[in-house]
Formats: sequence, C-alpha cells, structure tokens
Amino acid sequence: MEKKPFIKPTEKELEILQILWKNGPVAVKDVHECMGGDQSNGYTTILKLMQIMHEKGLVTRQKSGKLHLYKAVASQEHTRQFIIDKMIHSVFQGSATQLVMSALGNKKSSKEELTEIRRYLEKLEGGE
Amino acid sequence: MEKKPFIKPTEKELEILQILWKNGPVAVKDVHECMGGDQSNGYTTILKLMQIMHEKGLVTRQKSGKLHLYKAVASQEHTRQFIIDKMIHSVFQGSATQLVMSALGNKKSSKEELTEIRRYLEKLEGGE
DNA sequence: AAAAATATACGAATTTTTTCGTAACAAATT
DNA sequence: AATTTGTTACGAAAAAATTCGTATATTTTT
Repeated sequence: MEKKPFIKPTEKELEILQILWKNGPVAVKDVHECMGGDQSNGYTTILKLMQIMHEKGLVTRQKSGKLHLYKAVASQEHTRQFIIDKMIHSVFQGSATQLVMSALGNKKSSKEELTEIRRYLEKLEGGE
Repeated sequence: MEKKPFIKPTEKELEILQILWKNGPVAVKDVHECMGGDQSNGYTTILKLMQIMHEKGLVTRQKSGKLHLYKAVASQEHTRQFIIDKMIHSVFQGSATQLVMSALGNKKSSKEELTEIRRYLEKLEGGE
C-alpha cells in the first residue's frame, strides 16, 4: 500500500494550484499570464516552481505537442480541508467554532451569505 | 505617523505566540518547556526565534531579574483575523462562506458547537 | 573567590522557498 | 538548412526560516 503523506503546498505553490483548479490542465505559459506576466514573476520562476511541484507529486503533467499541460493532483476541496484543519489546530486551539466566529466577525458578510451559512448549519444539524 | 505593516508570523513563531497569549509574559525557558523540552526543540533554537521575533517587533520583553519576560505585541484576536483574511483571499477566493463551510464540513462538529455557531449567526443577522 | 548553574548574545550552518540566467531542444519560418 | 520562436531543463544564487554550538554575563552555591 502506498501511503501518501500529503505535502502541504507553499504559498506560491498554492497560488499556482488555484489557477490549475480553476482552469483545468494548462501550460506554464497560461499560469504565468494568470499571475500577471513578467511584472510580478519571471517565466522561469513559475516554470521552476511547477517542475518542483511535479517532483513533489503535487501535480501531474502530460505532453501535448511541445508543451506540458499541468494538472493538480489533490482536489481543491481536499487541499482546503487539509489547510483548514492545520489552521484550526495551530491557530484556533482546535476549535472550528472559534475559527468560524473569527472568519465572520471581521468581514462584513452580506445578509445573503449569513443566511446561506445558517441554512447549511441547519442541514448539518438536521442530518446528524 | 507610524505605519505598522504587521508582519505575518511564521509557523514556529505562531507556536510561540500561542504560548505567550495563553500564559502572559513568560521567559524563554517556559516557552521551551511548553513546547516539549529538548525532545523537539533545542533551548537556543527557541531563544533565537524569540530574539528574532523581538527584532521584528512581534514581541516586547522586559528584564525581570536575570531573565527576560516576553509578551506578544499583537493580540491573538488581531492576529487570527489577519491570518484568516489572508487565507480567505488566498485559498477561498475571497469567500468567507466557503471557508466556513469547509471548516464545518470536514470536522464532525458536535451538536453543541453547531448550535452555538447558529446562535452567533442569528445575532449577526439580527444586529445588522 | 572559585565553581556551578542559569540566561542571554552572537555567529554560523542548514534547510526550505523563491528567483533567475543560461543552455538545450524542437517546431515553424525564412 | 539556417534563423527565429517558444518551450523545457538545469544549476545556481538569493532570501527566508530553522537549528545549534559556543561565548559571555550574572547570580547562586560552595
């Protein structure tokens, strides 16, 4: 059996993953453009990062003509949950409740958002 | 006017801050012990980290006899909100709602927790 | 006052993350 | 077939974060 340790992506890697999740399998060029072109990041910087991500197993890639199309391995949902779990543990002393309150307390969430969350909560409570 | 950029603490720094918030002004020794003694971290490692945090302005310190008592500068609440905001932006495409759902979805939160959060929400909605 | 114990200071090594220059390669264009 | 163009590969530098050894200072004990 293969045990996958799930490597936590670094900040930059996360930025790249966001783009991969949103746009499906894309080339380095596309990611680079999505990140604002050379103003903010050199092309080879992004390329290198994506190669490293490939080494780490964070992404797979597939040759298509002369370019590589990269795809995230872990789902956005899975990665989010992993990160959130870590955060709940390291910053909110294990309390999801405290995280939620912090998340909602500062942001002026719209009434619609709050209602949506409340519905979601009721569903969770009901379904138990 | 002094503009405070608010430096985001690193992971290890955050661990230390947790202890400072919880236990008030304490010496390096205390922090070191709280973190499991030499098994996990050398004393001088923690010391150095705390000195760096001092340089960065993350903590203040005060001499008390021969030791330094360290205290976090930013409040736990403030730091939490800063980190959560960053996370909402970088991982949840700006949607606090999605973060909340992710936080509650994976964890099997207890009925009590869910109820507590729902009450909190109702208060937010009402108070608007 | 010498020795031991307890802290801090400092410098440096190590590891991880980020950045980038240059080479190599392949396809398209001339 | 030579040149240009677009891409990946590679190596190394720079920056940031973490770890630790050793020196120094101060207090306590002998």
